[in-house]
Amino acid sequence: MRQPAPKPHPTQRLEFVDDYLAYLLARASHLISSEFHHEVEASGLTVPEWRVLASLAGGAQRTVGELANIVLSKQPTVTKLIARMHEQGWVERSIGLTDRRQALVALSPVGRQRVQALLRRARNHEARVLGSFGESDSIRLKAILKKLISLHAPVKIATD
Amino acid sequence: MRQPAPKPHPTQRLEFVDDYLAYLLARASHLISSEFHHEVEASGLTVPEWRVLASLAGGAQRTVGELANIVLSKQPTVTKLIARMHEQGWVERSIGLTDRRQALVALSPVGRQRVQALLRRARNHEARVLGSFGESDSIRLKAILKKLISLHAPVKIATD
DNA sequence: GCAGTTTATATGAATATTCATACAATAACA
DNA sequence: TGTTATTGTATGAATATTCATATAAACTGC
Repeated sequence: MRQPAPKPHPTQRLEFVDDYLAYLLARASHLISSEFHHEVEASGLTVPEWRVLASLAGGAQRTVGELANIVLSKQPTVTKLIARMHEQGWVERSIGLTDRRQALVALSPVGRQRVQALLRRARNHEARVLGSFGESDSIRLKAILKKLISLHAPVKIATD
Repeated sequence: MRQPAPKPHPTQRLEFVDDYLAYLLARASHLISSEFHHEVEASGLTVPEWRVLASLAGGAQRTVGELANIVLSKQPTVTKLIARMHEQGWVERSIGLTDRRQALVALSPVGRQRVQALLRRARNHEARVLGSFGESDSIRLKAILKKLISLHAPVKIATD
């Protein structure tokens, strides 16, 4: 150790990442999510668990593959996650009616109850975030994100 | 297995997550990033490695803690990541001048060279994404994200 | 119906991340 | 100064994620 030292780093330099869309999205996502994740953990759930419960809260059954896509993880990760959640009694599993390979997942009554309070908290948190943000920017942001998502949604190829 | 089946799930239901800001951000971030991550992996880097290199590409030295904040991971993760990258010869380490606990990290010549091509590819990818998106929405999106980030940037408390 | 192919999930081994904590250096202040 | 508290990084154990692959069910074209 002990280099000539590339440069006595300026406190504020304009870095590539500071204007790079992928990074701005990642950072914004991380900031907003991790604020709420304190509440998730306080309620005794992990973040992936919360995501699964939230995505099932509408009452739908979903396959493991669909859930993997929704919670932005790989299928083996979700298989194991669901196994843990099933042990906890938060979700119920059944076999696909038309395709018996599919593992259908749905909320259990316990899971439904568990997610209710968090959904309210999530809505409150979102309201706080957007509130300090102005209505027009709020609406714009969501609209633009939805547009971005639909433009880049994998048609059916999706590796992930 | 074999439940009464909560409901024959509708193909398209309006789920909570479909309009939830934190999720829209996470999904957009994931979509855009993972498109580019194919190029990152093709160049023999992992995603966290790419993030570190990109954040050092401006020439600055950064402490492990700063890097952890930038690449959105925990400090022990980054300590180990930097150790691997140092073994590869992509980064150089030195000891903080004013605070000898700090581990300062900077690009090595090899690392600098390695990141150049990817930076170009990243800019191209971003241009493609934003190109198909319209100029005004592009500008708006970045501006709004920056505003969101600065509004929620941890003052100094940051757990993560 | 039956080989060959594709698709959905599960599983074990390899890898990465994280938590808890240790250690070292600095800061605060009596 | 000499404590005591705080901060930055490292490290080992526990945990989670991922890759590669196995298995089983469903399709495809004869």
